[in-house]
Amino acid sequence: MTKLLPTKERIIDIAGDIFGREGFQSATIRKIAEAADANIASINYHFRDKDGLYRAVLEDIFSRTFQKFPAVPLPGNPTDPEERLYVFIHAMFQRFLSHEGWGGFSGRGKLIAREFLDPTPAFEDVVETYIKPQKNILSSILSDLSEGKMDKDRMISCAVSIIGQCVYYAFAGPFIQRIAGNFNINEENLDFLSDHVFQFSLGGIRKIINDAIENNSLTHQEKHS
Amino acid sequence: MTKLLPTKERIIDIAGDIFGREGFQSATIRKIAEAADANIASINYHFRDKDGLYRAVLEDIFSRTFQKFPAVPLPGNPTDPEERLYVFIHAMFQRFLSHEGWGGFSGRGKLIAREFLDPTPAFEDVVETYIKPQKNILSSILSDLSEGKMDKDRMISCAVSIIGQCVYYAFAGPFIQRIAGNFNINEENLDFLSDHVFQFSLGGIRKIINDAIENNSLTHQEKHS
DNA sequence: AGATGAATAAAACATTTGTTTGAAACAGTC
DNA sequence: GACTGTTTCAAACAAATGTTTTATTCATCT
Repeated sequence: MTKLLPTKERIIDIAGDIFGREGFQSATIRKIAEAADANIASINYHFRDKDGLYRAVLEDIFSRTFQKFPAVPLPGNPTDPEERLYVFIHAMFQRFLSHEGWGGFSGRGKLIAREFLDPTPAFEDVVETYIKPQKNILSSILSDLSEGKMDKDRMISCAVSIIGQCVYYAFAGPFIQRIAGNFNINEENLDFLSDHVFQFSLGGIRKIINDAIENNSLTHQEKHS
Repeated sequence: MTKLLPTKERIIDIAGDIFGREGFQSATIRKIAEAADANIASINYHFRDKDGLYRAVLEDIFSRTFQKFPAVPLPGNPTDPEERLYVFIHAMFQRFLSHEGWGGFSGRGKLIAREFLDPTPAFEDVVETYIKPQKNILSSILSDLSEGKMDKDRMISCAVSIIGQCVYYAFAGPFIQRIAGNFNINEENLDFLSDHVFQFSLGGIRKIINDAIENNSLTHQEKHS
């Protein structure tokens, strides 16, 4: 058997798959070593221990994907807030679904989904470096869109609503398919999904803004009581 | 030490907590047995094996919560589709966040989140019994709202957008707090969250319908190219 | 060619963990 | 009060899994 990559990189590569599919606990270093065609001890040699390997995998996943689909807007990107919102959503789906990104749920995506549930110490660093900048970008877009007509809580709520859609589409793919029959969520309809989430969110944001203008304190029940 | 419940129920109760917090693998039967003040062997005695215990816990969680917050609309519930949408969303948040439901992310909610990632055979039954009816209810609401002006794919997309928001709010609670500072997601602001998701989604749905009417085939890029 | 340090290999080690066993305690019945 | 079936308990068992050890191979430089 030919080994195209040096052992260390081969291990990181395979480990990403296996950690993703099976989770940290179930992914034994023996499985990883065998799949990477490497010796068990070489994992400890290169990464100190299983935790060290996982840390390396996580860092690798984020650094590569955010290099490919950067968080910082490129020069020449649109300045119109609506356009920027579309670009933001589209980039998010690219990272989640595209082959060059996390390859959807069945690939690395699952590993990241797990980090949402049980963040490891390694994920803390990732949040600071890669995810928090995203939050600032979205905040500025929403701020421009609302022109000061939304309070902070509503703005956060809208941000969560937008992110929530993307994340759910990306992570609950197999589940959605199980419930909704032939509704495919993968790289091929990345554009359709981006477009839907964009239009849906735009409608939602506008409604929240309008409601805030005409009546910014009453809840649904109060209005109908 | 006094034991308020018989051993079997005490084990199910505690096991829900521990499975939720630590996941199936990390939740050892020794931890569970100790926390439930029961012998290790009694778990195997009552539930055959660890899988059997997990199955019992899952069934218990869903049956109790859906009995408390049923999926089937009660007689006397509103017939107006917008009102029905609000009720649907509110019930979902109740199940997710309320103490009598899954108690939010830190409680049983996490266990269910895990099932989205790695469905166990036991979850298949739960999907059929408890979750699929939900899908039919939401479908009928969206169908009434759109009055035949949305195709099937758009309707599913809207459904996913709505569910996605609720699920993300419920499951990513700690994560959101980490990113967005003091934005609390728990039982106390259940009404605020329901109201936001309702308004946001209503705006989104209306926009999707309008777009579908005036131009039901072009994507965002095509429209702007 | 020889020396040096990095990388790999096979085996052994120490723990953890799900499960089983056989005896003891308990509850209800005749 | 003896009998029977159920439940609990402590201990043992067997398999798995992360880690370490020791030896060997490989590459690089002098």
